[in-house]
Amino acid sequence: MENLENPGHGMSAVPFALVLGSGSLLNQVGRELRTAVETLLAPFDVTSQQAALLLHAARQEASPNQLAPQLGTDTAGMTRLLDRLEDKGLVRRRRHPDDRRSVVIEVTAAGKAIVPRLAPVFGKATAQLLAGFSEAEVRELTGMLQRMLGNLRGAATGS
Amino acid sequence: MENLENPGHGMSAVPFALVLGSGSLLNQVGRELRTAVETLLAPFDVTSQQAALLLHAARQEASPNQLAPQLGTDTAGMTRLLDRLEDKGLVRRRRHPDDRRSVVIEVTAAGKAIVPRLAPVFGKATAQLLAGFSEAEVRELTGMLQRMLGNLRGAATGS
DNA sequence: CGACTGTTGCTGTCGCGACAGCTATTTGGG
DNA sequence: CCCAAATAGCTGTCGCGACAGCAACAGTCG
Repeated sequence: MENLENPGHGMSAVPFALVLGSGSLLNQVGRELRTAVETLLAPFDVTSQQAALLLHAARQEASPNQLAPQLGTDTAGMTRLLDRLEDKGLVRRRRHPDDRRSVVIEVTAAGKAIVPRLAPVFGKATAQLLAGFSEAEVRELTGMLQRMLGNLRGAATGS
Repeated sequence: MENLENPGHGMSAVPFALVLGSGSLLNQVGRELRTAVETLLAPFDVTSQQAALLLHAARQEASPNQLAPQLGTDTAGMTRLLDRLEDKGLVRRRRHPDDRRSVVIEVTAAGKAIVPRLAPVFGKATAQLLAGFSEAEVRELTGMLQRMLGNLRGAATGS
């Protein structure tokens, strides 16, 4: 496992397929996955981000600040995501009564109407993505992804 | 493995971690990887895309049309990527002598100067990403990613 | 020759992630 | 009590991926 930390074992040719820019295999799968989800989502006129937010927000009212990390964005991204969802009438912003800095995301009736149809889409996409994978493989894959995440975040402990 | 195709086994709570929007685990790892690469790339004032293009173009002069898929973008994205690289003076556009529609990407002296220092960055990022992974695991991971890619594309036309 | 078709690249528009800077509000210390 | 720091959200800017539409050019066929 350590030879990976040593750049001299065979990674010099075109070894970076896993890592090269956003054309990397990792990013490629991620992007195509998103595309696939959004194709399934097209009838509802929402993107995968918007659908994800709706699913989270419908389950429990929360503040943008709380949802941001779960959606893989920051508060700035949340602001504009909420703008778009408000434009579509799927969500409304309310001020938190006890803390007027905070916003409570409220799913409108129109939003609630489509939420139940959104969840199956993710199930379908998951099924497509993982077709032919055993449960053990999925577990392994998930574990590897989490280890990589840890390496990227915490590996700083070593460097 | 088949229950994955059946949405009724336990995926209703927060099962979509692998798949949910661009906050999905897959996209998260991809994004953080890109961030990590770009942190290492900061001294050179290029993004991971730009570095990837430089590496490809320096190895062999090519047209935007050819590089686009390798960089995970399309010709429109290439146009603007090249605009930015031209602004930085790292690349120049030339018309192909035999086909005046085509553009040949030429890496300038300034570009050639930094290219040799770009490659190690990807090696370093790879090492960080895969710290603690055995070669077998890397192979397995790569295989799974490719299978997923095939699943998403329709597997029919293959790769 | 001139129209037809396909390719190549450019431009516009939208959605999104990252960062920096700003305002309003809350909170805690003096 | 008032002021400073922290917190929540908004706005601007940049880079990037996807799509649609356009113009220029190449090769083909009538």
